[in-house]
Amino acid sequence: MPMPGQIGPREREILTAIVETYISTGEPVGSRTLSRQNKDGLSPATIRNVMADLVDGGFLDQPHTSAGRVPTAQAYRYYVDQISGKAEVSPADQTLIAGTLKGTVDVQEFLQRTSHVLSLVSSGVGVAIANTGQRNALDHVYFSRQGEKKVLAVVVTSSGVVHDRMMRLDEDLNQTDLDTAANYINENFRGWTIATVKAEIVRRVESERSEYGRLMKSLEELYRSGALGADDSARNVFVEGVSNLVVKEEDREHLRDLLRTLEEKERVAELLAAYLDTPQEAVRVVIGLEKAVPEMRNFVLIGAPAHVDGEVRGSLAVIGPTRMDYQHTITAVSYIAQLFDKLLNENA
Amino acid sequence: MPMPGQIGPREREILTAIVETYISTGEPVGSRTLSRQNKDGLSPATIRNVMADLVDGGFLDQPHTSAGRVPTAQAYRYYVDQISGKAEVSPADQTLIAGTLKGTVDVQEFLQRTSHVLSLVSSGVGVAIANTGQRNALDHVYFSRQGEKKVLAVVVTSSGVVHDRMMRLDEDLNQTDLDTAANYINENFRGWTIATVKAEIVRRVESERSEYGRLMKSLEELYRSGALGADDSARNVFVEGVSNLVVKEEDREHLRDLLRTLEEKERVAELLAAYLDTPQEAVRVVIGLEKAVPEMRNFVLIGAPAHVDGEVRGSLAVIGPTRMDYQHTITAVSYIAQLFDKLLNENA
DNA sequence: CCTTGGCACTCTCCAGCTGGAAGTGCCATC
DNA sequence: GATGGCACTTCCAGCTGGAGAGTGCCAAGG
Repeated sequence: MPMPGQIGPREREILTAIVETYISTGEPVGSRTLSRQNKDGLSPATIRNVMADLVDGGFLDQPHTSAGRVPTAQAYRYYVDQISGKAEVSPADQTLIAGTLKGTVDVQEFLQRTSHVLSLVSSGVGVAIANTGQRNALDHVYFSRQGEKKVLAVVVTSSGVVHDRMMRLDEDLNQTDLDTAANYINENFRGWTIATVKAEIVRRVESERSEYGRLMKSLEELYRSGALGADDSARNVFVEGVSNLVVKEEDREHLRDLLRTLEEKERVAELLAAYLDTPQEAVRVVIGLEKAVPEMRNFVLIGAPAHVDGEVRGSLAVIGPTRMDYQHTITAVSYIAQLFDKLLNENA
Repeated sequence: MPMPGQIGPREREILTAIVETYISTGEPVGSRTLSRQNKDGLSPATIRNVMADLVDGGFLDQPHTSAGRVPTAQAYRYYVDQISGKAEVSPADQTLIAGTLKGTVDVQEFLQRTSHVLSLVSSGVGVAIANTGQRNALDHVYFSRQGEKKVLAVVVTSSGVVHDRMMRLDEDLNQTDLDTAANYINENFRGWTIATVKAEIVRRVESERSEYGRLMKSLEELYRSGALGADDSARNVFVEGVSNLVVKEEDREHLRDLLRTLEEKERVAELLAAYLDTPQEAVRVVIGLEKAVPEMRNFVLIGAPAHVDGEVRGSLAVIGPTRMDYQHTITAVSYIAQLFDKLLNENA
């Protein structure tokens, strides 16, 4: 309904006031309350008129005829767009964040601390993930024989992520074989993405079987046992602060589903991928989260991807209730995302 | 109060019935209910007499004068002692557990899957930890130069646990220096505990400074940057199934504290250490958990340590409400503990 | 035309009351 | 020692009425 004056300064001011009041109190906002806190002493009646318009425009809801108004998803969307880019990260947050992340070079540790600090500053759930496997470039590998048919594979990627994996082989290989294989891979494939390396190994094993018998046999064996980039996704997803979800209201059933979902690292990774796998640098605020995860109705995702050479290599986000301090959280996420980007590019 | 007949067969039967009924319903148990389900058709009045005795003995509580009876911690203790060792792990559980853990050789992966499967079979929180650092024996280390003043250290212990750690040095070392240092450590200290290795390095650096200048300098540098056994404890604590704690009853405040505690991996590790650092093999059932962690009143720990050569190297446990299926959980924990022991000793 | 005060109306929330259900303790009896 | 009976206690669900908050609409004023 395109009503005239809907986005006028008066409406914006009132809508903003309603959203902010609702965020801080959690109670439906009435015209009287609003009139009292509003500097330009408008009377409750006037405000009621505006509020009626906003209801028509889809910005407000009424739980029942005689309760105050509650912001809709559309209102939050509008609110967030209004305030975005308005503030700097507070000195207190800056100190906290810098202090927590200082000295971390290891990406996994950075992710863990990031998820922690995100949950602290936002009072929501902090999530940090690194994209693994497919698009990561290989730096080098080690193989180390740990016993009969048992091999430890350590894969280091160019972004500094270390994957280690203990494997059991179908056939035994001695340390010399392993070193030869590792050298071969390191010399031939450094800088390739893991996925390409895997494909190329398969190709070469096929085509050169007769020539390099022993080496190729080792490679095949190692490949088959999953030495390269097995599914480590769960290890690179860090979720902290779920206890922040326990607030009053919200029924138990719902809360349990939510916690269960957050325990499934793969689903969290998917969620972030769905919204943050973009070439843009900006912080994204996703408000209708129930489209992706039904149990997350009334939740919001505030996140940002981190890039290396324009490719998404990781992402971090806060998942919290719609009633959250957007300003504060957005600036914090943005700040940490910059640090993350810097760390990745430094290591690259 | 040493009343005669308190532990007679009649009392035991009734107490057991009360505990089991309470576990399954969660409601205070009344004499009438009990009389109806009890095969030896005792009348409610008789049962009331026995119940009065059990209250005197400290086994039962009454929320208020006219509610049924509720088991005390002492009753659970008695109940658990009665049933312990009575059952085998069910075929269904055995299949589930074996299926989940099959093929894991890597200890971290084993721990993660263990905590997961524990939470599944018990409907509680599954916890699995490996003791790291101090008492772990060194198998070997790698150092790998990742850039200026940046080194990746990989420490493999005799139990198969891999610690990797990216570090920033104060002074740059080239790869040759690093290899020399790694070789030195591997040749001299294989089989020593990490703590001893660290102490010995400090000692040798002090006493032999003049002789091996370059090598010792590298070692000192690596030692100072924390290349060996930095505090990785959080990475070796796996907690899953917290969503199972969200059941009705229990106020939010309490629930939040509980979740928060379980998110602090160090505290979880301490809790397990406090109760499971024993040379015994048996499964332990700890009922008064609020002594160690106040917010865990009404919770129970069912856990077992895993040993290598009589030393505790890890532990696993279920943390759940007092109202849980003890029989089931105890047998499952015991079964998995055996697998864990086997894995550790195989790797040793 | 926008703003404002007034007023009747709606809906929720809470306190207080009530009847019924569940359970107990005790006593007399078998 | 076990049982049936009975009076007593306590909790709980459901109902009720009044207070409070907020609305919609209308008529009057700038």
